[in-house]
Amino acid sequence: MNDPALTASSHRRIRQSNEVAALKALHQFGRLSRAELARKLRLNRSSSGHIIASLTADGLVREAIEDPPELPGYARAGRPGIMLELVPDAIFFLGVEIGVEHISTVEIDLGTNIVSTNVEPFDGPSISVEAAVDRAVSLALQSIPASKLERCEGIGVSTPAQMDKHGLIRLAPLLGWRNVHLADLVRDALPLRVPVLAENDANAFAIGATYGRSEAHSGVTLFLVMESGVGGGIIIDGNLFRGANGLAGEIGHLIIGDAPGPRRNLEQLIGLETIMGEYRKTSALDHPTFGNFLADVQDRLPSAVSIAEQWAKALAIGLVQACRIIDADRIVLGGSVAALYPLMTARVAAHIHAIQESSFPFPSITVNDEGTLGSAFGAACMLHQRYLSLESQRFADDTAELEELE
Amino acid sequence: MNDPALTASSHRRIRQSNEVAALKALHQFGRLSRAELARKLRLNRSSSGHIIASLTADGLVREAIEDPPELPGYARAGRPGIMLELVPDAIFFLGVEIGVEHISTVEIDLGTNIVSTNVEPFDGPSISVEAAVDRAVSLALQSIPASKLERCEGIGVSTPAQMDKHGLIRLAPLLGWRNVHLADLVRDALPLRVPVLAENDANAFAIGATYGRSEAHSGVTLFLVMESGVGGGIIIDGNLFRGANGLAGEIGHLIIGDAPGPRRNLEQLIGLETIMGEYRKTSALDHPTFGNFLADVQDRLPSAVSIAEQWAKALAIGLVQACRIIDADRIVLGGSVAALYPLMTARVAAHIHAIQESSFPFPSITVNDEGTLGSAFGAACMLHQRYLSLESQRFADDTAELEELE
DNA sequence: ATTAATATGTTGCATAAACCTACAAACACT
DNA sequence: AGTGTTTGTAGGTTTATGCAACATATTAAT
Repeated sequence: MNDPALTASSHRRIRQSNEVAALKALHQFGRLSRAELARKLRLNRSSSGHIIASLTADGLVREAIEDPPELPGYARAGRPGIMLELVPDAIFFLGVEIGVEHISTVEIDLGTNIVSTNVEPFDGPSISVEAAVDRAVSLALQSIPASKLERCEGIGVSTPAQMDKHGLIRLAPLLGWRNVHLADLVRDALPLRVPVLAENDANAFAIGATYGRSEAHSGVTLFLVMESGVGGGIIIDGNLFRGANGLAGEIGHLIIGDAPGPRRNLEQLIGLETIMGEYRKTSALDHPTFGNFLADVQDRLPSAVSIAEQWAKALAIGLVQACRIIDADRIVLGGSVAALYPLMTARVAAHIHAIQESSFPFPSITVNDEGTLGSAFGAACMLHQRYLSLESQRFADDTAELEELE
Repeated sequence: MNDPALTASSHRRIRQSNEVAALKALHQFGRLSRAELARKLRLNRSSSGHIIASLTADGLVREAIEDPPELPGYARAGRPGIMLELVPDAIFFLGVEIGVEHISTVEIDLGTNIVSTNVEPFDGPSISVEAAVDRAVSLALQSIPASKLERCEGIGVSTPAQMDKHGLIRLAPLLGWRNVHLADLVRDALPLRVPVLAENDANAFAIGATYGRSEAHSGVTLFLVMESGVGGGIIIDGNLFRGANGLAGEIGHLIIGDAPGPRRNLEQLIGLETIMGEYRKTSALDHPTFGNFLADVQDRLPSAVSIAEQWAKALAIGLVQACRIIDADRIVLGGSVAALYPLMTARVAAHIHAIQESSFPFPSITVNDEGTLGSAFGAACMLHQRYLSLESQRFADDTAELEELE
């Protein structure tokens, strides 16, 4: 691109920008009247009406069927407004996660509601990229009737890989892929022409966990996904921060300690493998599960508690280090290992207090309890977000020769 | 604020946005004709002409006096354009650094050229905030004739402190200040009503070192200022990233190592105090200076080299940790200790290679050689940047009752 | 029950600013 | 001198917003 944030706005772009703002507001607040919308957008009521008329004609917005009184007992004077809402099934988006052990797909509607999901076991390392993409695409499309296909407005793919913002994978160590253009492969495998985005799975998870939630719209949120691997993503004011190479938030590779011997990174200290490796040494069970471990910690079994204590300390160090750099005010833990955190909240807090200088603020830490679909859902949200922006396909009519400006 | 990035664009705002874009382009590229500007801004030539007419009437832009042929020997066909340029002395901005040992002030013009500077010794810890602000303001204004004052369009203040984006200092350990509203104090001490911004000194330094430079306009740059203390700032796509509490990039407080005993942070490993403390133990001189140390390193004096080697290793660890979180593609070292880096480039690179996994990209590391005025200059740049944005005072006419919408 | 007050949605008109087309001007090249 | 090319400007068109007015729907008060 030539000059970021330096391009001017023309006539049509005003309307586009305002339509986008209206859609965003309706998505964020659920239901608004024309007058409320006008206030939120600092527009004239009349302009608001025009914009809504336009969006209604496009089938994206409708007047909500009369609800029972919104908040009984609380009524303002004056003519009540006609509530407007997005038409959920006007369009839909698909999200696909190509994981190491499974492929999941999610279909979301314009209201970011999950419409349907599919999960399929999968042996990533043994399968080529092309085959994986084929299976992912057919799984995503299998429950979509052909008549509905044209209402698809985008598909997002997430996978554990380092990739740039165009979807070119530099390296996917867990899958054995290198230098493949995932987004292009998906585009080619699709029977339709829709926008395709690819993103690192942890980043996608982070988007999915914050997207649409009004709580997370400002501030800095650090998202940590702890499974066998430990990934991370950073959300700044509601937008994903990718860094220069899409590696921002890769907190699993922080170096912890400089004791002699092999250097250890955070992933090797708080990942599922490590916990279970230690736990197996002490458990009486033949094939102990992570659930067994959690139960033992809850029962204050000393051997388990000791493992958890090590985990809490390493986690605390990692979080403090990260906050010194990005100054997050909110940390969200995800992945199956996150279930350990509620049992260790006080210990983690104690470690953080012990480590960091007292003048630094203490970020809030919460656990994300969404299932394993988070990453696929986030990938779908990326396209929802794109649709509700000026890059939306809706506005692509004559800007075809735009990319040759270097 | 109500809804960030959700407010709509009206008619006037388009023009404002385009005027701002034109000013930015002229600042970035120096000289442009109306036609070139139209291409850069993706505007019609005629619109470009209107906008320039507007800006010329405001006295901000003028047609450049005919230069000798730009690039002799290279001429395109067609009528040559009339070059336009910013009128440098149309307005000016002031930057003030309230340091621990000195106060510096800088005056810059619309072209971000330094017009004048002042430096004064100062004993920060012994002086109250109010007195410090008074001295800083009078120093900044002392060389400005009264007739010129009304052309001042903003003052920036930088100081070593944790502060929020409104200029409220939470804590300034080196100066002994706590919970004072620096920006408000400066506003009150001024005999004029202009925008006032306050910022952490390392952040201001980072802005000053990247502002206007077209190289740094995209990507992620980590800026490190190494003096007695070690501060840092992060620039993302040309804009300062403050984090949730203005502490982003405070890399000096990273924890290095987890050896038993007192925990050490990066500042304690690579700061000037530590280097000189170690150096004093081995130097034959009575009062060795940092310059002596550099000379000894250059001469390969084993004791000095050993200190430098420790420094290089700690620096490498700190940089790698930071890059795992923010994925910077460019690192700039500043402050007096940065002079050590050119002597240790290879060692630092070797340590980085040893520490980080090979799949991660290697950021470029450069040294910023600007003098000690960087922080004051950066503070002034913040107001230049603000003037060249939609928050500019130029557009504040009737939006007085805007802040009560909460 | 009637009236006043208030907020909403809609309509017609004014306005602003961008776009398009055309044209004169200024240069390079033949 | 003539042609081709690019620039700056002027006049007219388009589009979307703002403004003011009005009918409408509801609550509160008399």
